[in-house]
Amino acid sequence: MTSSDPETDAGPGPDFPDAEGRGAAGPGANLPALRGHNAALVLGLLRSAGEEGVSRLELAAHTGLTPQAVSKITARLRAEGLAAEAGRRASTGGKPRTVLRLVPGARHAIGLHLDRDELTAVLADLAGDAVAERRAPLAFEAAAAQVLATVEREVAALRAEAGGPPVVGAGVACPGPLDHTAGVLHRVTGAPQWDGFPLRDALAERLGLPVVLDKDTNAAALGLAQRPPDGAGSFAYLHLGTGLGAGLVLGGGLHRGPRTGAGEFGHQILQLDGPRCGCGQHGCVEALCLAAVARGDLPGAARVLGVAAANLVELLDIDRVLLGGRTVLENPDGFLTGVADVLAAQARTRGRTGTAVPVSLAVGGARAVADGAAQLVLAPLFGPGNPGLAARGHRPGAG
Amino acid sequence: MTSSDPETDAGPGPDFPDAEGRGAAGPGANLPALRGHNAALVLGLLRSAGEEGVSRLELAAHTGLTPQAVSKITARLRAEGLAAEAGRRASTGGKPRTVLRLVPGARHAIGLHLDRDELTAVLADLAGDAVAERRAPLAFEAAAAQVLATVEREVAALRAEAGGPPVVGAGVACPGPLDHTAGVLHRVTGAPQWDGFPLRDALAERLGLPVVLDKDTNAAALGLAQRPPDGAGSFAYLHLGTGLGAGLVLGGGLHRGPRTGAGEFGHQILQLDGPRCGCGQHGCVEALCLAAVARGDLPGAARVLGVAAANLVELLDIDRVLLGGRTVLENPDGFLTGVADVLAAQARTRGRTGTAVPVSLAVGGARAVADGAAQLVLAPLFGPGNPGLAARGHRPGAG
DNA sequence: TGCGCTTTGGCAACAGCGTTGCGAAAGTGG
DNA sequence: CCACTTTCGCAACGCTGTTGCCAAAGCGCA
Repeated sequence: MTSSDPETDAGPGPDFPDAEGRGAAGPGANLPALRGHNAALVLGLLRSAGEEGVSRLELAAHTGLTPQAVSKITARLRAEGLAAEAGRRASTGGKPRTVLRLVPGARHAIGLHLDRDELTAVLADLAGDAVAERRAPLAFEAAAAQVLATVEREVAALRAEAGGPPVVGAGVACPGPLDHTAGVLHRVTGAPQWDGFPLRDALAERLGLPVVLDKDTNAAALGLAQRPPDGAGSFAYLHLGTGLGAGLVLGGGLHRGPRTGAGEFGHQILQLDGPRCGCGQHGCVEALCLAAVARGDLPGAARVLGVAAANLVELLDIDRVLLGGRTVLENPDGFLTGVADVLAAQARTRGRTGTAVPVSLAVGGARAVADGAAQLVLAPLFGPGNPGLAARGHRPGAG
Repeated sequence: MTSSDPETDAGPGPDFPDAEGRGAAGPGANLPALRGHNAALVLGLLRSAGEEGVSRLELAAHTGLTPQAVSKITARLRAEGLAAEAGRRASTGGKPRTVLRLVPGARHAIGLHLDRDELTAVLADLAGDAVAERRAPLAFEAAAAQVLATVEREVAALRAEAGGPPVVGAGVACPGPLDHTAGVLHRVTGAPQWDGFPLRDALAERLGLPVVLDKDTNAAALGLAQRPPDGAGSFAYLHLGTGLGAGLVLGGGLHRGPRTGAGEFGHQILQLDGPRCGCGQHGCVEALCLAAVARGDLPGAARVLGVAAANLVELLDIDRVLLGGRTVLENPDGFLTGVADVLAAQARTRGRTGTAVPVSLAVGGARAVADGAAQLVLAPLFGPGNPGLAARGHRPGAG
């Protein structure tokens, strides 16, 4: 569990299947854990409130805690500089409520997007807004040492540029496949030397920061989850670029799967005995969709994507579908209406006329993945229901 | 929220999108909650240990709590009759460890399976084992009052039969669609009078017990999750009877979706422009699969099911696929090998030779759904990661 | 202007949680 | 028989959110 403890678990007695299988038997909670839980909960509500702020009593009502407890918690948060009083609400007959707000600049987080040919690095504040950004060409196929050096240089430049508040960690988003639990890359197509490379720990050591590693689509989905289009508790982010992938947010949390394999959306088979796909199977969405794009049949491509999205909606009962990626952005309206049409037709066959799952374009543009990567380390600060992983490497709570 | 508190939430200030959208902002935790959390955690480990038992120090190691804390917690559990000492382990040089075991008979739970033509009711102990069972014909299409009366009568007979320990609640499994959050049925095909009926609250009042309502496939999946074939943190239960449905257990928890709509597996489209399905779409798995069965093409049916399962494995990164349902059980080997073949082929195309996701038959037989229904109320007793819903209606902790 | 009323929010005392310190109990091995 | 190891509970402790109480701050009516 801790940094220097292999946890051999070789003691006598039964072997608990849940030791690693599922949520690792959920850690037992003590008072510090309880304190952290509530503090994170309050921080999460402060973030949701944004500029508008929240009063102590509203926090109490939403957390279920006593007003007194909220007072104590917010006092600690203010002492740490994470929250501040900001004006007061109109009175409702008595003393007016004091409005509390998150102080976004109190901490920073680094988001890194390692793409095949480019590195995007952002420094984000607690609200998730980027306060600085850098881009650099990157040869992802090159030697690992060179990539690490580039990252280290850019991060140093970023921190020098914006300086100031403590940095809580760095989130790293890569093309898959990889293992977010171990922080290790797997066989990235076209870059065999990365197979098995412990990127998370290597970067944690070089940066002197806690690091979290995840797939690029997962990071993008996590970033989108922080800016709910209208309150997205469950949604799917479908990314159609040179390939097709997905990030799944279920019940407010990112679903990664035990091997970080979830969201492999491109090779869903949509046409039994369909055309052969590069992956060796037949009738994959990705192959069907990209083939349609290649021959200029955009409505056809959108329809294929829509059917796959409809399958996903049906299977997982999600609230919303978000589209992104280069190919989508070349013709956003075409894809949006095409997918929406399929989902509307699906809703009709289910007797839910007028309540089709909405489709929209993922906001954020080219920086979406890097912004989401920063959320990999920011999200855990804002409480449960907020996904993310306990960052590994160096001391947590750095700074 | 509570029975006598409308909680209008009409105060000034921002409207939190997470108030209901996602995990309801996660409740704030106080000391009783902490105590309950840890007690449930320990109970869960005791259940996992089964007959073999666990020592206090092993519990401490697995929870991360201090041995002293475990001693206090287990002392409380023993005082409540939920746990007991049962022998001791061999010494490793000092005082031998005392083995603790769950006392399964300390509490009971009722599991109800309301099928179209039959009611199955079980009384299960804490280990999930049925101590009593009753079956009765049921006209699910009949008037609600008649169905409720039948349920009440059977439950009373069941409790009279096995008597004894307090009953913690009743889990009710129905064919969908329904809303497990509100405990309300939706338009069940062939039984329009149930649409909008608050079955959970009606039963809670008549039985005088907390009641949890869920779909039959979800209950079955939950039941299977308690008896891990080898430690299933994530799996899909595919039920092929007169229709095709699924129950999804992701990361140890049942994934229901915000509208209890998850697991609608039958109408995944697998063949664009395929044969028309009764649902109005084309190329649904259910239609393809059942058509193959009807014409005696079992390998074909198994292959179709296998492809759909492979899509699911790919999308969600699950550990295991379990098959059940009348149609499968008529030819288990055929379906098992057929599905396994497709998954093996998929694993090969992904370069994971020899590590295909295993397929097996869901155990439990005709009583599986009723057993799982009991788990709807039992699972929450055993800690987080254990899904289930806070039962509504009457006092929780009844008895 | 003055007073009562309502609402907010902090100080102090409190009950209860897991933790720490220490000693009794119960074995093994020389 | 004694030294040693390991298990496990009692007692004191620090820290959590809670409760009781009171000051502060505004509204509204006389």
